[in-house]
Amino acid sequence: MSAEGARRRDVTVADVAKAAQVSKAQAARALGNYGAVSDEVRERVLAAAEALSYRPNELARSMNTGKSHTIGVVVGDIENPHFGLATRGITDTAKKAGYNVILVNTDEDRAAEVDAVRVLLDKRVDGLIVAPASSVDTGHLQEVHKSGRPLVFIDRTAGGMPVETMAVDMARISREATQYLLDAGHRRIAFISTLRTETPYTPGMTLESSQIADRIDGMRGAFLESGLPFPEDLVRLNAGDEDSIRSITREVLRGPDRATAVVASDGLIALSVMEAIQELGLSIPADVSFLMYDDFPWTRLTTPPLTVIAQPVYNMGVAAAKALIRQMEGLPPAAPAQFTATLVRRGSVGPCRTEGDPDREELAARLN
Amino acid sequence: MSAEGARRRDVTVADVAKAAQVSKAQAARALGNYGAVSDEVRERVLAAAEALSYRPNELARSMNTGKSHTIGVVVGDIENPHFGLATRGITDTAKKAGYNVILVNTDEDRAAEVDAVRVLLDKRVDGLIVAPASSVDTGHLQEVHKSGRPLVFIDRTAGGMPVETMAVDMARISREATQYLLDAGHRRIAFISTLRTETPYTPGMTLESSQIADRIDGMRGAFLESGLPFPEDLVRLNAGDEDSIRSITREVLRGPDRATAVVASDGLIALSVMEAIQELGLSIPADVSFLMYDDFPWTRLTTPPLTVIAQPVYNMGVAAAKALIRQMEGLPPAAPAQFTATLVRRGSVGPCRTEGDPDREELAARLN
DNA sequence: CATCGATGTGAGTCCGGTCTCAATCCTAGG
DNA sequence: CCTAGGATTGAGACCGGACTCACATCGATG
Repeated sequence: MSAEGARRRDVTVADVAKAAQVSKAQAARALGNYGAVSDEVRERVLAAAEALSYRPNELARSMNTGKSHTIGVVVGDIENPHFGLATRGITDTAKKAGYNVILVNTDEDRAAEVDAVRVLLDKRVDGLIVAPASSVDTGHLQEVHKSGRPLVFIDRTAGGMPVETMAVDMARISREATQYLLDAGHRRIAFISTLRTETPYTPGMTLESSQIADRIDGMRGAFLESGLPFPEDLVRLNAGDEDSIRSITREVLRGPDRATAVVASDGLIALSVMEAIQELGLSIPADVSFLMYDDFPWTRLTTPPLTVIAQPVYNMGVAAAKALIRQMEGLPPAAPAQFTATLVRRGSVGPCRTEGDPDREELAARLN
Repeated sequence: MSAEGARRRDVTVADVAKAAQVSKAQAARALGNYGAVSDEVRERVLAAAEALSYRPNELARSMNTGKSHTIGVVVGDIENPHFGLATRGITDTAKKAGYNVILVNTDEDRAAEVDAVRVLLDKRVDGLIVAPASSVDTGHLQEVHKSGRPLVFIDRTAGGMPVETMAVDMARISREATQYLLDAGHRRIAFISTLRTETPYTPGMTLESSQIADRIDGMRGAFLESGLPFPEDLVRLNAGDEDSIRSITREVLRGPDRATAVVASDGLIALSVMEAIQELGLSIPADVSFLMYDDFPWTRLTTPPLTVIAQPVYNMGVAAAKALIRQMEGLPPAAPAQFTATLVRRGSVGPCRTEGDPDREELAARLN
């Protein structure tokens, strides 16, 4: 009955109009549900559209409404469940409000991020949610912001830009976690992160990641508060791949002045660190205490279950999307949300093993 | 120096042309790098574009090229690392070829999938990669396919549609895994899946998911081959949320005729199943053997490390994207890829505990 | 010096919608 | 019966690029 369908061109309003015997304008009005259309025409047009199975071309629509109903999301690595969850929060919320999400991965590479932002802007997304790879080098983000396009940061800030940011107060939770370790008697606490830097960590250095900087600050703060020297030599960055994480872990846990507690900067690192610890024949928490950022379901299944810093990642995603949508719709920003990470005490942190310490038992009890 | 920037309209070719004192056509040619343009004009145009920081409007471009350089990806749940990894494979590959990805989550809900496909089509994506929520109800996918738009399935097939599909041979690996359990002496093997069904599992029933159907077939095959009766009562579907997984696990592990081995259909289920097992005070693998689909890094960290069925998920994502790109570029399909899952024997499967069985030691040794 | 093909170039159309504007219809009020 | 004002309707502009077509220009060939 229908055309042979060999050369298939999409059905357009013009086609529908012709079929319904009305002008293109009328058909468009009936279809788009705007302007004045008589019931009779509307019916005829709708019927024709149905018959031809007409579907509007969103590209064309976007072109002259200026709205694409699409938001761009730029993250470091979707493979990391941390971002997976955040992304889920974003897409769930966006979908409810009628927006779609274009997702771009940057591998935490600034050049890739610059590119991603450019591409998304070229595609005329209505807004952007970015987890900035660098909080220092933010020219491209500044431009987005200056251009007036809605923008929200998630997970990290970027160079003090006045942009709504959904992130937890890292310094606070880091200090709390460190204090917890200090209370357990640990003094040599290592911190291992993938953050790429030119040179090894030195105290006043500028770090690209606000998150990591805050975590280290938090640790230092806790040490200082307790009047203890902060073990800078145990802050280890550039823990890129499995091998480097392994060797860093070994280094840190060796020698007379070895670390007695290790803090892993994220779940991915944690895996390799724990493997390295197992390989060294050390046991958690008897020989080394272990703490990681992010609470994933599997952390309850290890032996011992891991003590972690839980972040409300999904909710941060939801909040980021909501904030962006408000911006896109020209509403005033809501009261800034406060996200608090919590220290979930499970079994991987124990009292510091100081050979022959009589207080150990008592400490263990106190830590519960 | 520049305009007040109050009302900001994007810079267009026309603007650039005016600034460079050439016609719009010439400017477009210089910018788009096509047609004939004198060096002098090109230079002037490029300079003007730079000065005005002109960026092409991809929407407009897509409109008359008909290509959006965007592909749509429809999956059940990005939060599940299984899809997280696959998505990563897709986006990595797409990006390399100059395509962007619009990601939509369906929560394994068919209505959501139908909607997602429609929206993506309306946005004129150049192609679609779908993990079909149902292999039965595939009208919307049929239409996509008939309309000639490039389409690739990942992870699952859909009603025998002649569409390139990147998935592992589930029946084969399921049979192998089941055989492994049978060899260990297990006869009561439970299979727990989230798959939603109207009624509890009964032998010949039609399952929405080709994957799950294949897995069950594989199990049955292994039993039959060994001349053993397939324990249909232990096939448990509808393990939706944590609570139902827990109670199903408890049910299955209770009573005189309890299961001695449990197979979890994916990593998310596995978590709850294992917790339920721990709560029951049973230990793996002494009391219950445990096997799960998908190999995630954390499975090596549990005690014991888990025996799993590893699927080349990332590669499937890569292959799906590559296949789609070939289709979109009008190339003939490459030879169909074969993805093989592998049984990774770690420590969660042990000999079946038959009270007072003298062979147990020997079996344990053989399973190593 | 006339001719021809290879550039260069500008005017204008098209993609598929949205939307403005002026013309046409209709109906109630005067 | 005539007319003002709202409801309908069609023609056409427009969004921002890509691309066609007709019209120069120009050096090389005969």
